[in-house]
Amino acid sequence: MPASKRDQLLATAERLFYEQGFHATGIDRIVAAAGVVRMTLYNHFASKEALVAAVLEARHARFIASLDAASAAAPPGQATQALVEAHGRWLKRCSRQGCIMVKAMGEFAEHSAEVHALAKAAKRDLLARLEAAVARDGLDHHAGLARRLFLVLEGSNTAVVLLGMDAALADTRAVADALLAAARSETP
Amino acid sequence: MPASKRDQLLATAERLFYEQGFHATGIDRIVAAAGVVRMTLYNHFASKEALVAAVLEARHARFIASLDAASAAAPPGQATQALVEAHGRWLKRCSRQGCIMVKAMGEFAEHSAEVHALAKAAKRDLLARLEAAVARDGLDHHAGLARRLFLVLEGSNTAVVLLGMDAALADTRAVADALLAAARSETP
DNA sequence: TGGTATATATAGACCGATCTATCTAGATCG
DNA sequence: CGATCTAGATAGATCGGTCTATATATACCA
Repeated sequence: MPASKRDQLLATAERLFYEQGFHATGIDRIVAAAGVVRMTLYNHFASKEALVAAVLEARHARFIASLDAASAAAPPGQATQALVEAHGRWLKRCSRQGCIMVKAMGEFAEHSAEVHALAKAAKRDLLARLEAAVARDGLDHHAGLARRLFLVLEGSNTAVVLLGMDAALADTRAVADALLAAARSETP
Repeated sequence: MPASKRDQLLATAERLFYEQGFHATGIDRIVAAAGVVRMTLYNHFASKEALVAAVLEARHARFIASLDAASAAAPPGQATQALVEAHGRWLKRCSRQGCIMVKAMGEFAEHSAEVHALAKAAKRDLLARLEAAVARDGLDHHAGLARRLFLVLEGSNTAVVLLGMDAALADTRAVADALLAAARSETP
């Protein structure tokens, strides 16, 4: 069965927004690429801003689901590493040109409080996952470890573009491992 | 003496591009905010794209100058830390809402090869500075250290927005220190 | 000192293209 | 029947960019 028009619009808009930018991508290009007429878009989404929000929400839901699956399947004491690995797989599969939430925050900071808040909330969700994993691994005595890992994962978003996928992922893993090793050796 | 019209335009455009985004900021708003007439802009810059490029070049020159000053003034063996600190001061002074080069790469990846290459070159300049400092500090036996520090500094660009300035800078310093300590302890 | 070239800025009309968004009327299909 | 989609016209605003004509200031030279 073919995807619904709404899903076609979401997928197409996500791709175009991600590759070309939000403001630089017009409604007409989205509907043309989705093989749909303009009114169909406005039938499903109240405005371009609402479409942007829906795109970000759907993408973030997929991202969080893959993180949660990875950390749930992780052996005891390795939830944090599993998150780092899952983040790397996400970059490889869906995010080779930088983080779409970062792009959205840059373009909508003074343009749409809703979109900006949504992107920020997505980042807070990632941080919360790291905090939960660190706690589950018994490392939460080391205050700020989750925040530091978060910083590293954010760095890897950009590093992918500038160092290439493989080098960026290897460096990310190396830095994360160093932080984890230091945290583990502090309170054995 | 007042700044030249060209400098007023550069400063105003930099602020608006950074705060509002590149595509979302129209020529009319820039000239109005700069207190200048439209033709004055096109007298100094061939196009909006050329203005964007000039803004990025000027900003990057200031950034690199402050990095080079810091690393030149650093005591022997501490050039790398000096770079990390200088990067932090730059964030505090000029980059509280994310890195303008990252934003430019996001908006111009498929829109202007010139702007995209310029932003990418700026990042490579930072990486080159880190590599030089690591070598000067006698740590270049540790392959990839500069790249890992680069990844951390990229992370701090985004972390500033999401964790706040002080927490982000403290975390950045902590991660960088951990990497440097590990590198130093490997080959004493 | 007076006069003039040159460069720079102003004011504002103007262009075609594109933008988001709306409306109506007909087609398709469960 | 009712919901969804198509087709296409339309709206008004804004976009980047060009044009002409006028004004101002500085620099050079007689």
